Amino acid sequence: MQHGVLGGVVYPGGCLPLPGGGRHLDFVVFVAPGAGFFSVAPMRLSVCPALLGFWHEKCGLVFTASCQLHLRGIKFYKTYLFSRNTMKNMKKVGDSSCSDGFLLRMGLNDNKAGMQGLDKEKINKIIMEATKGSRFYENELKKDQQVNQRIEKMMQLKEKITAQQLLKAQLQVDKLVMELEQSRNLNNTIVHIDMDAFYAAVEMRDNPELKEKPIAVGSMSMLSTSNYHARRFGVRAAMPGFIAKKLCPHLTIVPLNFEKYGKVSKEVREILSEYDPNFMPMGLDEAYLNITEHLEERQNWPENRRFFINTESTTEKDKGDVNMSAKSDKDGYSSSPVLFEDNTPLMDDNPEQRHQSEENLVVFGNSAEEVVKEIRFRIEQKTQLTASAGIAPNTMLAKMCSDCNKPNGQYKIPPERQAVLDFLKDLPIRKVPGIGKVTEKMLKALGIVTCSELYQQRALLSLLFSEASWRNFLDISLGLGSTHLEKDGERKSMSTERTFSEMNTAEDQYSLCRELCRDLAQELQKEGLKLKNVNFEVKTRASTVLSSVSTEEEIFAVAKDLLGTEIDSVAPHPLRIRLMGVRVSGFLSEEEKKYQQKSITSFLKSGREVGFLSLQPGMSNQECFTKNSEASPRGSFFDKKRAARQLNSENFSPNETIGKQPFHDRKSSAKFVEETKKVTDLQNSNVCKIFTCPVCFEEQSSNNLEELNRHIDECLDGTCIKDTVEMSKNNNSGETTLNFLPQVKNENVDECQKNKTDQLAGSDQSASTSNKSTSNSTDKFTQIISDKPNRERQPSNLSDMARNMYMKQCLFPTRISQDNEDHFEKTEHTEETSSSSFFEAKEDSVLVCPVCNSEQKTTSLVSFNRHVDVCLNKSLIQELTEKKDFPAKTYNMENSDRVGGLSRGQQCTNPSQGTKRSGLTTSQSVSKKAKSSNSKHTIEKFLK
DNA sequence: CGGATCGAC
DNA sequence: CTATGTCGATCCG
Repeated sequence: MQHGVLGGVVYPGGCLPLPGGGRHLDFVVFVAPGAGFFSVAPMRLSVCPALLGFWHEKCGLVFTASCQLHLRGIKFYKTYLFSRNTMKNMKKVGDSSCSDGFLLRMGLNDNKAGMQGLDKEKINKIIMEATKGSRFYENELKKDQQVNQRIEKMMQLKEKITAQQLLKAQLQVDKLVMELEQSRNLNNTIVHIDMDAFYAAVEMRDNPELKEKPIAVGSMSMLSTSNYHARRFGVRAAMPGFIAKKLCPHLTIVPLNFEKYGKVSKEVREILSEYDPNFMPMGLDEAYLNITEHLEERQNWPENRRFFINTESTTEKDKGDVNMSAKSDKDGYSSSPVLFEDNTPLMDDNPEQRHQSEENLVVFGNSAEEVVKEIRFRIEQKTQLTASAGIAPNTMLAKMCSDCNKPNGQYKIPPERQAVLDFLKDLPIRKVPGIGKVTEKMLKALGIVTCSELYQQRALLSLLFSEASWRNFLDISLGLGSTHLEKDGERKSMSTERTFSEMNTAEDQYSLCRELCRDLAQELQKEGLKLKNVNFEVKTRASTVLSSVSTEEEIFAVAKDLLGTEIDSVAPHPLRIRLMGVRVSGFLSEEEKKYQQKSITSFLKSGREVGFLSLQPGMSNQECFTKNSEASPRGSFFDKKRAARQLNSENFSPNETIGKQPFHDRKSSAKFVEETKKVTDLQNSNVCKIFTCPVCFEEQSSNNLEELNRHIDECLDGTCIKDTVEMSKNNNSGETTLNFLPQVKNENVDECQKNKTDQLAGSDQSASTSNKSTSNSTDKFTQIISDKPNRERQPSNLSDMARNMYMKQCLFPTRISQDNEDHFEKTEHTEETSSSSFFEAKEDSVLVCPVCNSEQKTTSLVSFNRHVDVCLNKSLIQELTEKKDFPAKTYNMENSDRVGGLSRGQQCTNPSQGTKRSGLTTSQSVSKKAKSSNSKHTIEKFLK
C-alpha cells in the first residue's frame, strides 16, 4: 500500500460496518485485491468522482459508493484505478476504526441540489413542449413521413418475395458469407481513441469555475457538446441551446473556440504519432491507430518495465502551459520529455531520488491494452483530458469498443472470431457506425434490431436493399471491417454555408453570395487547390465549368449566374431563403494540376422552413440563362468538359479511363488467386461431408460440392415449395449446415445481384447459370471489402454494451446500473493470469466472505477470492433460476451524443428480449459446445 | 451527370 | 425569438 494503490475486484457486499457511520450510502462494495490487477496497474488512470473508501487491514481496500450503483443482487465486477493526482484530490473525511484505515472522499462528487438531473420522461416532455408547432417540427414530421413511405414500399416488395426466391438468395448470400469468412483478417490491432466530451472538457480545464457546473459548448442556437453534469439533464450535442436552457436552467453555455481545440488536438496527435505514424485523425477529437507494428517492436524492449513517467514535472508543466502558445508548448514538450527509457537504474544510491522515482513510477507492459493505457495516460498527463479507447482487429469494431467504457475507459475485443461474434450478438445495430436513424428504422420494420438479427435476415436483406447496402450489412453482422488505415486522400470538395434569418431581396442575396464566394476562395487559396467544376443549386443547383477557378471573382461569376437563375425563376416574387452555401468540387489531382484544369461548384439551398418547394426551375430555366460569364450554351459545356476529360484520361494513368470500371491491379489479382486457393483448400479438407439440403431436407452425402450445388439447384427448380415466408424463421437446420459449407461455384456479385433482380421480376431463371465469365468477380469483391474506413457512429447504451461484454469476459455476468456508471473505469479481466505477489495476505488472515458471511481462513487473498467467486456464483445461479425475470432494460440517453431533435424521445425502445435466434447464435452455440462449456456459459443460458 | 439523402463529426 | 456547418458516399432518375 505504500504506493497508494487503489483498485481491485469489486464485490457486492455491505459486509463491513462503515467507520464514519451515518452517511447516506447506497451500498458498500467490497474490494478484494489480489486478483491480478495490481500487478498490472498500480495507480493508473484517473477521474472517479463519487467514491468513498478505506483500507481495512483484513479485508483490503473497501470502497463505498454513493453513486446509485444498484446491484440488484447480480455480481458486480469492476475495477477502480486512480492516478496519483486523483489521489491527491481526495480528502480524508473521517477516521477509520481500522488500523491503517483511511476514508477517502473526492471533492467533485457532491450531487448538490440542482444537480440531480432529470429523468427521461421529463426530458422528453420539455423537449416536446419547446419543439411542437415549430417549423422545424413540421419539417421533421414531413421527413418522418418520407421515411415511412420508403418503409411501406419496402414492405410491399417484401410481400412479393417467394420462399423460392428467398432460398436462392440464401444460398448465394451464404456463398459470399463463406468467402468473407475466409478473408477475415484478425492480425491487426486497431485502436480507436476518442476524447471524452472534448470541447467541454477543454473549457472546463481552462476555467476551473466551470468544473462543477453543467456546461455546454456552442451557441444559443446550437450546441456542440456538453459535459457529463449537463448530460444528466438531457443536454447533449446537436441540441439548440435554448432548449438546453429549458432542460437545465443553470446551464452555462461556452462559445466555441476552435483555435484552442485545434491546439489541444495537435498535442494529442503528437503522442499518437509515436505509436502509429500513419494514424488517421477523424475530426479533432478522434483517431484511429494501427499499433500492430508498434506492438511487435515493443516486444523487443527491455523486460517488463518500459517507461518511467514523471507525474510531478509534467503536471507542473502542463499547468503552466495551459494558456501558452503552441510554440512554447512544443518547446516544453521536447525539453522535458514525459517518458524515458527504463535503463535508468531504479535503485539509485540516492535514497531521495529513489523515493521520487518510485512515487511517480508508472509501469506499462507489452500488451495492446497496456499500450493503449499508456497512450491514454500520456494524453491525460499532457493535456489533463481523458480519452476513451477501443481495441479490436478492425476499425469498425474498434470504434464500437471505444464507446463501451466511455468516459475514460477502454475495451478490447480479442482477435478471435468467436470473440467478435459474441460482441456483436446482442449489439443493437444503431451502435454500428454507418447505421443512422433512417436505416435503423427501416431495419426495425423488418424486425431487425440486433446484429445477430441482421445476420439471420441476410437473405431477405439481399433482396430488399441495394448491393452496397446489404453487403455492408453482411460485413457488419460478421464483424468485418477495414484492417488498415487509408491515408486520407486529397480533399474532394470544399464548401461554406450559412443560415440566417429569412432574406428575400436580391441585393442581399447577391452580396451574401459574394461573401460566401470570398470566404471560399480564401480557404481555397490557403490549401492551394485548383478546381474543375462549378455548380449551383436551389436545394443544390450545380453547373460545370471548363476553365478552372480559384478566386473569388471566378467563383462568384458562376455562382452569381446560378443564383440569378433562381431569382428569375420566381420573379416577380422575391426568392425566399434562409440558407445559402457555395461549394466547389472536382479538384485537380496533383498530376492534373499541370494541365490547369479548374472547376468549382457552388450551391444554394432554399430555406427549409420557408416552404418554397415549388421552385424547381430545372433545365429550361437554366438554359435560358446563359448570357454572361463563360457564355457558351449549356450543351456545349458538357461536351467540352467530356472532351477534356477524355483527353485527360488518355494522357494519364490508364486506370482512370472511364471512371467506374473496377480497375485491376496486380495486387487484387494476386489476392484473387489466393482466395481461390483458400476455397479449394477448404474443399479438399473434407470439412463437411454430410449435408442437409435446405430444399428437400434430405441428407446428401457427397464429397463433391459441385454435385451438392447441382442437387440444390434441381430441388429449387423442381420442387414446388409450399410455404412462403415461413422459412425465414424456420430454416434453422438448413442454415446452419449451409453456413460455412465450402462452395465450389464462382458466382460473383454481379451475378448475384442480377439474379436478384431476375427473381424479383419473377423470371424463373435456372440457378445453374453459374459460369458466365466472371474472372474479375473476386477482384471486385476484395476491393469492395477492403476499402471503407467504416465511418463512425457513436454511443451508447452503456448498460447494454457493458452487459454484453462483461458476459463474455468476466467470470460472472454483470448487471450495471447505467446512471453514473460511466464515471468509473472498468478494466478488462484478461490479465488475471498475472498473479500478484504484491498483495499476498498475511499468513493467518481470517476474512469474512461477503456473500456467505462465513469466516474463511486463508493463506492468500487469491484463495480467498476464489472462495468468494464460488460463493457468488452459487448465489447468482440460485437467484437467476428463482426469478428468470431480468430487470427490464432501460435505455438511458446519457451518452448518446448525436440524437437528432425529434427522435430523441423515440429512441427509448426496448430491443426484443426473448427472441429466438437461429443463424449466428446457432453456429455459435455449436462451436461453443465444441469447446468445453464452463460455468460462464451456463450462466449465459440462465440469462437468456 | 445531377440531385437528394444519409451518416458522421 | 431561436434548430449548425462540412464532408464523403450512395441511390435514383
